[in-house]
Amino acid sequence: MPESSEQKARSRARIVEAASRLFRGRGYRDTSVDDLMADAGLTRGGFYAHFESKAALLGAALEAAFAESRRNLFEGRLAALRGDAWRRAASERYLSREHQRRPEEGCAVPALGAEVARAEPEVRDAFEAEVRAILDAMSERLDGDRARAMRLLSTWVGATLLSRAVHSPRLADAIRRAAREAC
Amino acid sequence: MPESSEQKARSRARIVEAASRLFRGRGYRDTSVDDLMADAGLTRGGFYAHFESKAALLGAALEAAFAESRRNLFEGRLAALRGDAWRRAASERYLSREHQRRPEEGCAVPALGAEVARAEPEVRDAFEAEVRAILDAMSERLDGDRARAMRLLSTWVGATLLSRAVHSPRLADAIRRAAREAC
DNA sequence: TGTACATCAGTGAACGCGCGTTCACTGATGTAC
DNA sequence: TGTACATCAGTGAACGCGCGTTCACTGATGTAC
Repeated sequence: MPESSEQKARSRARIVEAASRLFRGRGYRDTSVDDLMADAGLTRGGFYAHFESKAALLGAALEAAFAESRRNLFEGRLAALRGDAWRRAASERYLSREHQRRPEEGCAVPALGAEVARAEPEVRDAFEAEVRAILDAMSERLDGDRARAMRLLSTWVGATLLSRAVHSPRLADAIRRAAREAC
Repeated sequence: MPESSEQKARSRARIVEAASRLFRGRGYRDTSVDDLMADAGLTRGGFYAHFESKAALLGAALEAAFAESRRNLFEGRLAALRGDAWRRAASERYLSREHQRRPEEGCAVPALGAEVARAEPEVRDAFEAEVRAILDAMSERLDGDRARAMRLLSTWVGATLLSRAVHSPRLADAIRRAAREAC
């Protein structure tokens, strides 16, 4: 493989990373191709050598975002935990003030769920595959209780969305704290 | 008050209703002033006799949407219920397939939360006031347990967002069903 | 009762702007001989 | 080792389009006398 091709692959990866961050932070619709390319250190025209359209990038950006979330929830200090110990530690991390305040580095569901729900089937398929992967990993940590995993993820997502949309930091804290007691 | 003014008030109400429906159904950003006004049976130019800007309409649209939600959760068949009986009946309604499939008539939080989180302070204040009102009413039904109300609303919101974004109706059903067991 | 004028909600053409996308081009690198 | 040509990632001007907003106008209704 010639070096030029490796360079192109690196550019592509930078575009996907930029999209993953900017879409989560500002929304898909409110992020322009210009914004993305500038963030990746490129100019707008080059975008279409990598992706067919802006919409085609959304799936790849979602995959990158979910991969980050899986690392946060199942690796590092949380890797060895199981059952309720994992649930407590993971809840603390997902429902941290840090996660509330930095959507651009956080879970794609509260940040992009509503836009994904209105997207074409291919995007929703990509999103679904990632949600299934998260639910698989969660229920594996929760003694195979898949319904519990769904309930836990739902509570995390809703609390994060609410805490971000509300204006008062006190109310946001209270919502996240209450959600941390989800069983 | 002359009749012309009453007519203007009726037009304004129609614009707010249209916005409340269309914003929830298609998103704030993906609904144009033209769309809104056409839906209200008017033409675009007239909009600015009623609202200073498109952004100024979002707060009013949110209030209308939350009023609808409060009617759905606390009036009619649910008016007399308290404690766990209310929780079960309200969960069944919020987590119905109907609510999943009709965001334009549903709760504003899963539909517009992410866009509100990025909106100006005035919009977030309006949103917060409505969330507080819902939480007040919920905890009143739940023996004053405000943390439980926050947890329950979070689970409802997250499950609805997930079920709408995912492609498979089977997975969507499973998520809503699991969330119905939230305590 | 009729006429002239004022009011005002709504119309629709027009504005400037930013968007997604296209395309002729550049310039660095790789290949042939 | 040097020269000519091919390749190809990225550039940036340009495109058509839809958006939020403005504004001169219309036409129905209300008021004065």
